[in-house]
Amino acid sequence: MRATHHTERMSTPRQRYRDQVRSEIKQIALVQIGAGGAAALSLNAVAKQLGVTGPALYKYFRSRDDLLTELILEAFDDVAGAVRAAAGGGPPRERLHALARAFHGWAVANPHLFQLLAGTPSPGYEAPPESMLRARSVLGPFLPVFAGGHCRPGTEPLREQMRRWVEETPAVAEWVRTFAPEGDPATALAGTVMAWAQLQGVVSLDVQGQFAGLGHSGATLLDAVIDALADSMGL
Amino acid sequence: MRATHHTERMSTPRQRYRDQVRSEIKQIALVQIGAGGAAALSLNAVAKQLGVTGPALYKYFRSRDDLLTELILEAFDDVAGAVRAAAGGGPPRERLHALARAFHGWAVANPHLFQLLAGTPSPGYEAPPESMLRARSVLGPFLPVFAGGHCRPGTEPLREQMRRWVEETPAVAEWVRTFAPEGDPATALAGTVMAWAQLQGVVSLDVQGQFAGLGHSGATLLDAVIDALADSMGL
DNA sequence: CAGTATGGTGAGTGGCTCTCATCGACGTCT
DNA sequence: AGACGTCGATGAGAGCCACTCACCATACTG
Repeated sequence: MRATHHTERMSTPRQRYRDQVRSEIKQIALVQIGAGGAAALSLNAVAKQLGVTGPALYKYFRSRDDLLTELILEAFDDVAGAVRAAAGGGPPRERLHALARAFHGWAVANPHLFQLLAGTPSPGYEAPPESMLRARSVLGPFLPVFAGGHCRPGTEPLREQMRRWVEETPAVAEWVRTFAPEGDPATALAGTVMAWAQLQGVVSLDVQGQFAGLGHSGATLLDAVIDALADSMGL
Repeated sequence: MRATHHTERMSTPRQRYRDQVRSEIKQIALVQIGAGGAAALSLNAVAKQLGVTGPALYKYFRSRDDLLTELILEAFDDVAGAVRAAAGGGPPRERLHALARAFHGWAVANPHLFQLLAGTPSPGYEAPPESMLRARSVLGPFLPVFAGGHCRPGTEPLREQMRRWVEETPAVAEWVRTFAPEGDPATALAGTVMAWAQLQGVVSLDVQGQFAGLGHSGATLLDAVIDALADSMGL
């Protein structure tokens, strides 16, 4: 039963204290993740740093995975904001580069957060369905950039697949309509998904320091790859 | 049940027994990783399944990370073999597609192994320098495909960066010369690195089931992306 | 056949997530 | 103002984990 169901006040002192502690926990957890990755997040360590014992945290988060999930959703919002802030006017090619650089920049600034979004953090971890929605809001600004493009022959099968996807999934149609009301939805989706894969690839390699010797510049590779995509989509 | 009657080689029975047990451990570990990812690998569980107690494994592997490292190196060899087997003749575009599909196919067949190579398995894990050599042998077959291509203007900065890399790092020059003795090394490297990023991106998304709704066909996306790259490199 | 290197064990350390009963303190309601 | 009840915090503990160490028995080796 709900405790105080006749007083649905937004912020009782208890509630505000609770929110405060929850946010402090998340903040400390973010520092830990930033230092050693998601696997290094220890509730005991967070509790110690917060000045309480371990079990106390379970009053605020049902489990370690719960905390992780909340951080992941916040990270999605964070990167979505960074990408949205880079969405502007101008020629499509420049807009695409700006979006891509925004994503890449966010990822190299928060490498462990990126890995949180990209990789499977825990063995039995299951991403909540919400995360897919958040991912869509990250990719949304890419849609209008490609809405005016066209697919080369080699991209036609992908476009066809996107066409079927948007037909069979109303939520996807809605999503595309929100960000790119004009142009061909299938083309916009094809370009966006390709861009998504490119970003994922370049940023993964960059963040994991895989080309530590290549003159350490993932930005150059990103520009090259995105430029090739822009060519391919006729932007 | 072991037949140690006859010693044919210079390996003593002890040594052969040791190798046998080591290989059994690795095999069980691979099954566990295949079931739950690298984080789910438990030496205790491996020991139990092998019929011994936990500490016994430390006679064969110095630590969990040591075992993991050895599995990673073997996985590199595995995927390198798969890619090498797909290297054939014909037009460069078809050869590129064949290589890319081989890599993608290996990854979707061994998703957890791919994540072992791509992601950072443990918090404090440091990849041994050998892994970079193995990665090069995976990417080697891509080099000759791009050796005959040329870079578009948008790829020139990347090519310039590759040129400097190959100049400053003799091992890289040697690597390129081995796989692509003809053509411009910088161009070959630029194309290969771009292909590497593309593969990493598409396969990451595919393996993690990120587009479970897109008609679940990472192959279509892969083809589209690789085709765009082939266009961009003039194959 | 004696010596010894090697593999295996049990006990133990310190860490982790997470549960549970209990205690105390604080906000809430009468 | 006082009593109530909820919530936060605790210590103890279960059940994992990786890893160390002293010790023992076996089986290869000279």
